[in-house]
Amino acid sequence: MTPEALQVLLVEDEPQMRRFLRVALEGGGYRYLEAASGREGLALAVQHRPDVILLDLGLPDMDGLDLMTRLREWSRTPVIVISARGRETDKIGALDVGADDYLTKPFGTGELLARIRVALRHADPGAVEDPLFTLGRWRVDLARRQVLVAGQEVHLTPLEYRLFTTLIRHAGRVVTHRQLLKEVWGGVAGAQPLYLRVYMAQLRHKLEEDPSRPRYLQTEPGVGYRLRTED
Amino acid sequence: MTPEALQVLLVEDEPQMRRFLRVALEGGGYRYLEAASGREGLALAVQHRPDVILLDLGLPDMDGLDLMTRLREWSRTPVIVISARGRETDKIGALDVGADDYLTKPFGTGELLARIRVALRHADPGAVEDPLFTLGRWRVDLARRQVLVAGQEVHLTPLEYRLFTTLIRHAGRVVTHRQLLKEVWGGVAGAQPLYLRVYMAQLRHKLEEDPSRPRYLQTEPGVGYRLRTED
DNA sequence: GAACGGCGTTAAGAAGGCGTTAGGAATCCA
DNA sequence: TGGATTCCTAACGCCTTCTTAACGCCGTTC
Repeated sequence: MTPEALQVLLVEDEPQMRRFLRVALEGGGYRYLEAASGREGLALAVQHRPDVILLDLGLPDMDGLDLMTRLREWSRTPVIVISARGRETDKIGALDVGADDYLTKPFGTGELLARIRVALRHADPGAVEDPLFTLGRWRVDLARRQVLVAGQEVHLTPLEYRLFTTLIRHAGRVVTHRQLLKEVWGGVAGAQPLYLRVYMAQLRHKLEEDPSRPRYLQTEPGVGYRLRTED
Repeated sequence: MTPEALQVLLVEDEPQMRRFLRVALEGGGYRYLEAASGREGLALAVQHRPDVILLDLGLPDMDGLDLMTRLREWSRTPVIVISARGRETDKIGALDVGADDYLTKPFGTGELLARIRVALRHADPGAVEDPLFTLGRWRVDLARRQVLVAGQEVHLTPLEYRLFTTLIRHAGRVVTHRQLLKEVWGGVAGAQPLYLRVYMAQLRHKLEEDPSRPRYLQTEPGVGYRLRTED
């Protein structure tokens, strides 16, 4: 196996399925990497940056869709879902949170390999996988969930981090109160604009040089907030 | 249906299937284009440059794989194959000559639409630039909710912004007092023409070079206001 | 030439949105 | 089970924004 061989990460808890796929993938000329749980899968994705990810939705420790969402926060690596669930809503849900294909068990190895080739074809050739967002003295490593301000690591709570990355994802444009509440608090009933005020204040204190005169985390009165990018 | 709606080309010889898919696609908000033969399909693809192509492999006049090959000589438009043939070799063949996905009949419309969304997502990873409205030294990015005058960002309050964008939307044409009040103040009782005078003055101060002699934000006495476009 | 109506301008009060702080509840981890 | 972290909630004061009124300018009309 040459070191240039493309690498496939398989996230699957059933040992039998892992064995089967390992043979198929190595037979197809790919380097092979496996994880038996969602947590391990995410870690390996961060560590090895595989070229394709095969993901079983029925994992023991976390929901497959959550894993997709977490992954898509920083990576556009093609994901092919392989699942025993053939219900249409499962497929739609997975595809809409960022999966690139959905294969229902059982399937043939030939088709799997062909769909992997399609996924590789789609992978943005020019785009160097760069999960780094930088702005002023800030450096955010989306893959490691690490935020540095002037080289110093700053700890953000889960909600602070989600609010921050939501603004990053829409950098430069206004994000409305409604949209922020939906994306950060997940459409939970009772999410109030008051939350945003509190958490924006906390973010400013942790990230801005002069929290009372924010340079990047800007308020758009009556509308929402915006992460200002300099141009 | 807005003229910006994405367009789907369906190449399918069975009338019954065409009817079914037409309903599904138009229900999904796409513009719809159909061809009953491979020859016609290629011609329409050249002519209309659809955003996605749905291709049935079982065509009367030419083999679906040949069509794929011919198409890929000049176009990378995403192609989703829909076929009654579920044999693995068919799938592999289609995917390897350039198809982006392969759906076996019968399938649900929800899944089809989800796979179309995936195909569209793949189509342009190169970020699309925001549509800009420019006029003189003004540059308005509606998506970012940002207004630049001579390169300098200018802050507008919610009402100012709504008034301004309403005029932009009808650029060049007169917008009556009544219409402006309705679109900006939302039909709230008590909205007076006085409001317009106040807010037009504020807009002129923020945007015009000589607010007392406005170049673009013009008054149409007794009727309304107009955003003058030059030419 | 004086009265009138439409418009622009300015300013001030009112209303609502926003930032800030802190304390208690809930959750997580050891 | 205990401690620490994180989240929710309320209270308060400030600041932006909206509304409203007053006044001056200009052109038209009688």
